[in-house]
Amino acid sequence: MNQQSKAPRRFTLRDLAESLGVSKTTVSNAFSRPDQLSPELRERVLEAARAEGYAGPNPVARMLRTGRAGALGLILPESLPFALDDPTTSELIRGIADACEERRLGLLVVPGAIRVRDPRAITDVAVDGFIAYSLPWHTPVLEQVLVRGVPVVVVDEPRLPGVATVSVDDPGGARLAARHLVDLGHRRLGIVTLPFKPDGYTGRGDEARIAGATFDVARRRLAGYRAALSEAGVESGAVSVYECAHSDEELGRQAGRDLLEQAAPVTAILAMSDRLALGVLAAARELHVDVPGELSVVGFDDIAGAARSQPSLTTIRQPLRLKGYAAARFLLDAPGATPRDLGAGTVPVGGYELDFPVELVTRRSTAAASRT
Amino acid sequence: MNQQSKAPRRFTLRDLAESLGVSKTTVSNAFSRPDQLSPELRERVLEAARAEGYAGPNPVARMLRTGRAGALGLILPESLPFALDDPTTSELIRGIADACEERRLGLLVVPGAIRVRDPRAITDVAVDGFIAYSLPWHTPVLEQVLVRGVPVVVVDEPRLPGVATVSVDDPGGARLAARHLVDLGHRRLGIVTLPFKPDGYTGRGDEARIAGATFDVARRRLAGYRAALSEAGVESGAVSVYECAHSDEELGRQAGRDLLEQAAPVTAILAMSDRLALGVLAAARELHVDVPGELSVVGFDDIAGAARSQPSLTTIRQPLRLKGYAAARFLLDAPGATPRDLGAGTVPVGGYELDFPVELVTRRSTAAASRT
DNA sequence: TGGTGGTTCTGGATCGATCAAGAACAGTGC
DNA sequence: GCACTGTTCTTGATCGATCCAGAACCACCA
Repeated sequence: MNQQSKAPRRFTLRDLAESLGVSKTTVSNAFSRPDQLSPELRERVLEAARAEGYAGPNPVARMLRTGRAGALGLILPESLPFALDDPTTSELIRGIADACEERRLGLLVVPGAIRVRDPRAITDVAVDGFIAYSLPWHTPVLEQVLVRGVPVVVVDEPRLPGVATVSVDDPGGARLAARHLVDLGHRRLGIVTLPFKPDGYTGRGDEARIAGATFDVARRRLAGYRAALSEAGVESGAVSVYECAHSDEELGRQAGRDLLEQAAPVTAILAMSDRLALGVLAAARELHVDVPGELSVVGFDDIAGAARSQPSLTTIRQPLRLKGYAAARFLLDAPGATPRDLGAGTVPVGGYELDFPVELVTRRSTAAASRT
Repeated sequence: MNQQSKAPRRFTLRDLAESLGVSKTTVSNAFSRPDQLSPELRERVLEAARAEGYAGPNPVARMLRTGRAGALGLILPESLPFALDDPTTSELIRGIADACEERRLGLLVVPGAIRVRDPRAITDVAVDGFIAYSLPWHTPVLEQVLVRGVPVVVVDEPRLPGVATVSVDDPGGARLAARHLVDLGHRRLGIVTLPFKPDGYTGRGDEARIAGATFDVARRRLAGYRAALSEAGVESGAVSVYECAHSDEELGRQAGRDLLEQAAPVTAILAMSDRLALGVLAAARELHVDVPGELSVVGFDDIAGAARSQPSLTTIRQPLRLKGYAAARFLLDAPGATPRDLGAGTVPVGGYELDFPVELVTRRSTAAASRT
């Protein structure tokens, strides 16, 4: 048995060239650069390819030579099923997909970045650049990207010096939300936060945790809330903080119950996401607390469900889809360069950070404080 | 100026080997096969790599050599934003993602297969195999995959001889649905269908279109409905068919209005998807037609929203997530082989086709026919 | 002394394409 | 007849790794 190898060696471009008596370059050109050879010869090559069952150049070999992978990598903090459940994340993905389709690029999802420590999740993957979404500081997978030197754009967090970041004005948005409530006369407030650390903790806010926060968004939004409140003269003792491990309705409901059942219940709640706010509304319903009569609630994000809730949710609108689109465009057009207008209207630019503005959307979940 | 090339040539594994005075193989082993060299040398290599800023082997070069891409391709009929809007598709993606995460593989999305004719969408992409979802016959992108000889698993459609297909018992499910209605005494029925062709047509069913259908799912479900109805002696003239270009609530609503406003309105509607059925419920609400009092509605899929609708929807449950999981596992474990048990319970297997069973879920949207 | 076995490391071929430089040839204008 | 410009095609190097076969070395035992 002189069987050299089990697989009989694939039919390659070289084989096709030989069987036709032309050079490899010619065959390559027939597929990839039609203007470099006569139409007749090209047709002859393509015909022979069809006959031999050769379906065109191997993409990996081409990538190696050209250096382009034809795909964008998307690094998600949690698993993909989780991302699909979250309106914020899926809206962001829509924006990224918009840009990818414009450029005819694939989108390669690398999920579970918070959990996965294996660098091979990154090193094994062929992409032209990564978009990293909502990660805490010191995420191994992200650090792997950074050291590998592949172009990256971070969306939202972490804010790293020298790394392009697309985000929104979190502190400003938080200020708007808090300001709205104090303007309505609220003085006993609760804050329901996104996680400060990726350790799964849910419960009363703890100043030590807050000080050691590794999620920038929670940190920045909290800072915004607190700035507005202290400007309005609200003593910080009157503000309870409840931290949720994830942005979902169930944890928001838990937080809402906690804040409403405490000794001196709050008259208004600031939630760092709409999903959390929706959970707070559910808690209020359960406890027969009228919104907005007895309780005002402000969310953050303005997801589709915010306008449809009972009552509809006052919230801070951020351009989620545009954020995704801008991040992808920025990655594709200006790898390593400074941000600039992305054809998406006027965009505030500061160094490597591109923060979209946010706005307060007033709906039915907020009203003037009744009991003082 | 003796500047040979603009880019100063990347620092590669070979450079690291030379600067250390060891062979390339040794460096390669340090990264990829730790048991092939002494721990001391390995540490020395890794340390030098860190010092030089070398972040490990280039994934593309590795792929070329090893032949594995570390990612699965997912071919979607429409754009990704569209897929994310559709509970059926996103549930399928969840299942695929489950399998990918188990195997630590990336998921590369190739969207817009119906529209995109450019074969480069496929040829430019490095994956170990494709999952093609819900495509019509003669989709160029899919044919490109087939001729390229990359492993493929089709989910739902098209059913192609010799190509592994993961799907459900569509005709059986449709029979169950229709049977349920005739058992309840309904004799004047309407059918709201998924598209028969990818040409964007929405409107009354046309036998010519049906005969020339290129979407297998619509064809097979319709066949199932009709089989059950004719068995029950319902004259086909009493059954109006309305075709929708997409599976969404708005088109379902249009279809519902059409069927309810016709001269001899129907007493029951079979919808080929839950989203369409939900649209029919909306139409009934608008027209003040009571469901299930005056109209019974049966959907297909059992998406999450089916149980939550007003009234809750009787439907045919299919294991969407499992279907995605099974397709991915099949692709990974048995490329080119015949299907087999996938660790997901007993699964009916027939040649290259793996059809999961479906079941009727009876809820509040169906009741006995009142007016005869 | 020499044979055997086990580590540890190396050299060179190889994966399948693209690309730069140049050869061959035809056509054009003077 | 010559230089010049294009077009068309080819040669050989290159992208950056992995992998196979074997060299070198050490230890052990007969």
